[in-house]
Amino acid sequence: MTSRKLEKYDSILNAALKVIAENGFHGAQVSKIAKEAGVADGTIYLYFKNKEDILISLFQQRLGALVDQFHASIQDTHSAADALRTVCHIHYSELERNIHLAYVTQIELRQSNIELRKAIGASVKPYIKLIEHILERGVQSGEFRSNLDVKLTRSLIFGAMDEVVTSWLISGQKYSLSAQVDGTLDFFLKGLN
Amino acid sequence: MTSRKLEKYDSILNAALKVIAENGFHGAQVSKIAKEAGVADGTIYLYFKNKEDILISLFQQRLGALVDQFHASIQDTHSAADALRTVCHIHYSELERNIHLAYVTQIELRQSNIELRKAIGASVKPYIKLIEHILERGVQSGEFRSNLDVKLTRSLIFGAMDEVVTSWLISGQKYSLSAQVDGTLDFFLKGLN
Amino acid sequence: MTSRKLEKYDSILNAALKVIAENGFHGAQVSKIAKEAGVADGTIYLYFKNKEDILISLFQQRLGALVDQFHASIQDTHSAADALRTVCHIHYSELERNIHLAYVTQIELRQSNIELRKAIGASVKPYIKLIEHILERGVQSGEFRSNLDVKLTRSLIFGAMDEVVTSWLISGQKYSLSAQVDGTLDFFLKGLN
Amino acid sequence: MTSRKLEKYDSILNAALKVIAENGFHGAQVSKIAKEAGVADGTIYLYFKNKEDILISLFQQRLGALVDQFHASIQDTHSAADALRTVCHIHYSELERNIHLAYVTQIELRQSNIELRKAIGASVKPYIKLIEHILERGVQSGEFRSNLDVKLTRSLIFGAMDEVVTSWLISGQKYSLSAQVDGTLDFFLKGLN
DNA sequence: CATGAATGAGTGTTCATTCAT
DNA sequence: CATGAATGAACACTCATTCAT
Repeated sequence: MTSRKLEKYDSILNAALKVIAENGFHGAQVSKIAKEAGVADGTIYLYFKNKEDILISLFQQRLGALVDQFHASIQDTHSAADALRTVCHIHYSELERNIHLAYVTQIELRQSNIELRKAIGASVKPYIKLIEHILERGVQSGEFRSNLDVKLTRSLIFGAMDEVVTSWLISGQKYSLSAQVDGTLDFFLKGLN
Repeated sequence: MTSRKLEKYDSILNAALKVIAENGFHGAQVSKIAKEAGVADGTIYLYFKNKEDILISLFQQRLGALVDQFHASIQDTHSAADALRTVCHIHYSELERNIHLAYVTQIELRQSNIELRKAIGASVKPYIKLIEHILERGVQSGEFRSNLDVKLTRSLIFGAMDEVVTSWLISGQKYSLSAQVDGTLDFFLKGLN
Repeated sequence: MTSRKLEKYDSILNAALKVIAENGFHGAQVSKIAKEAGVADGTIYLYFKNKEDILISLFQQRLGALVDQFHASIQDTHSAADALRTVCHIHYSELERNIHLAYVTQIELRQSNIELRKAIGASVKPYIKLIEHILERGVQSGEFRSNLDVKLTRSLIFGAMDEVVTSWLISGQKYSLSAQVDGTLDFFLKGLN
Repeated sequence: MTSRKLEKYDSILNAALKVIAENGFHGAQVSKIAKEAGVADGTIYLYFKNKEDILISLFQQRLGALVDQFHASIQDTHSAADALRTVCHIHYSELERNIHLAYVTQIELRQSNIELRKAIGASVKPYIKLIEHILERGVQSGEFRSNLDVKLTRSLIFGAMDEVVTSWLISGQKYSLSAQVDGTLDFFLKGLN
């Protein structure tokens, strides 16, 4: 893709994000996205196969970027606990920093049809795998207990963080999300005791 | 409501659950629910304000019953940890036992519009409050650490269990969900260490 | 179908015929047909599967009625030549009498897509078969020459009459179509000599 | 037009014929024709006013060539019957030889809109005139009966041959079209007797 | 002359809800 | 109370044509 094409491709994805954030999933018509992007309706279809393709691309691109950031950041970590803290920090702070993205991924895109949700699931999988690797690393290094059920725990950890973000959004962002990293890590590392 | 009315009211909710489970949220037309319930389309509107009202009522009734069961069950518990284990056990085993309900609440109803999701949120709230109370009880009894962020932790715990159920559903129920109670409680009580 | 339903079914077909005749095949939107029939757009779909189904039904019903009329009329004929004359007479006079139907079947419906044309072809087949039967009858009775290629001749006869109707329509109906029966039969029976 | 221009003009018409034959009338987009012709979409519009103009030109050119061939061939004929046989022979054999052209003219181009069909009619007119002249020649020479309705008969003859070709195409060309010349002429000359 | 990216008008179909019976 | 026929708003996508380069 030339830089000209790439530019328009990006502007359509940005427009989609904004329109969904402002109008909700069901209020995000293709014509509205086109208008926001400053192109004609038909132009959308020069860059995306159909409406679903816009949404999948949006999710993949943004979540893919996050996962890349995760991978890069945990390179420098000295321990599995440290890595987990880094992941949680990025997870919370990036979504706090980008409220549109948070709203769209946590709330709006989840009300999509089954096909789109499958594609979204595929985008989330690498992230859950990343958490799993951190857990394995911790078990091998002796940081985490050896009887840890890694498959189960990766779900517990992902679900816990995911719900904290959603809960923060629904509350109307009345408090700092990134300030929850310490409390979250305390829970992950020490449990309730 | 007379018992005659109540009977029909219930049969419509049952029909809704079955139709959504079999056809998905977007394949659950009012006419299909009416047919399954053995009534005319218009009759639905003598018992429910609109389609959303059916879904909200369905969620409230079924989730309300669960929360009642939770409340009853933790009466007999000797400790907060015990109470939490009981809650988790009911949460997992009830949804495992009622796969239709699990599928509809975890997967299908989440693709509904924002209004319905707000109502669903309201139904979930008492459950989250229940978890919060257990946490407070544990802190007060000295079972749980005194610096526990109760508001944050209730989200972490709910989100963790919720994701475990969803993950089990998506996997195709290839393993026992209720067998995950111990591993889940280990994580809640001991964390990763 | 109840008579009430049948009434509306017919009024939609009549509306379709009128709208196509007045606006052409490509100007015959479902909404226009609905308006002409005095029903809502959605009502159309209570009686027909889709737009194509309207057009196929229209063709089948009207052409089927014609073929029925042919069959009934040739019962009383004393010779194959007489039968052929009767068929030609009905063919010309019915389309002359119903200019809308003529226009729609000869001009408009022929610009439809392949699926519709197949269905139309199926409707025309019984008519061509009828012509074939008359030819066979004539050969057997010795009226027509014994070396007649029946399969070929049925096409020649149908095509000849069909073109006469089309030609008359395109000319703007400046002359009487039914007055062409004698000349047509002369040609069929005597050829050019 | 320079020969360079003419070359490209022809290649676009050839491309149009091929694309319509392979994809049908409704599957013959301008962009597909351009691609087949090896030019850019916009280039088409340097040679043709619009899409309709391509199709009309295609029909005129190909049919015009046929009519020229007819005129040339009947010069050498000794009788009207001979001329008619020659016309029928060329009609059938040329379309049998060029199945693409047959398919496009008999099936695909007939599903076009009214404007295009008028233009096509104009292209067919000289052919029908030619048949008319042959009939007049036959009447004057005493070959054909003097009470022949020439205007009517030209339609009968054209329609008959046209239907034979279409019928042969729809059958899947399971038999020889040019072998139908004798049977056709027998019918034209002797009628059914 | 040639390109091809961009345009934007146009339409069949679904389904929650109503209301005359 | 119950029915179910009728309603009508809402929207993704295609493709002939243009025009800046």
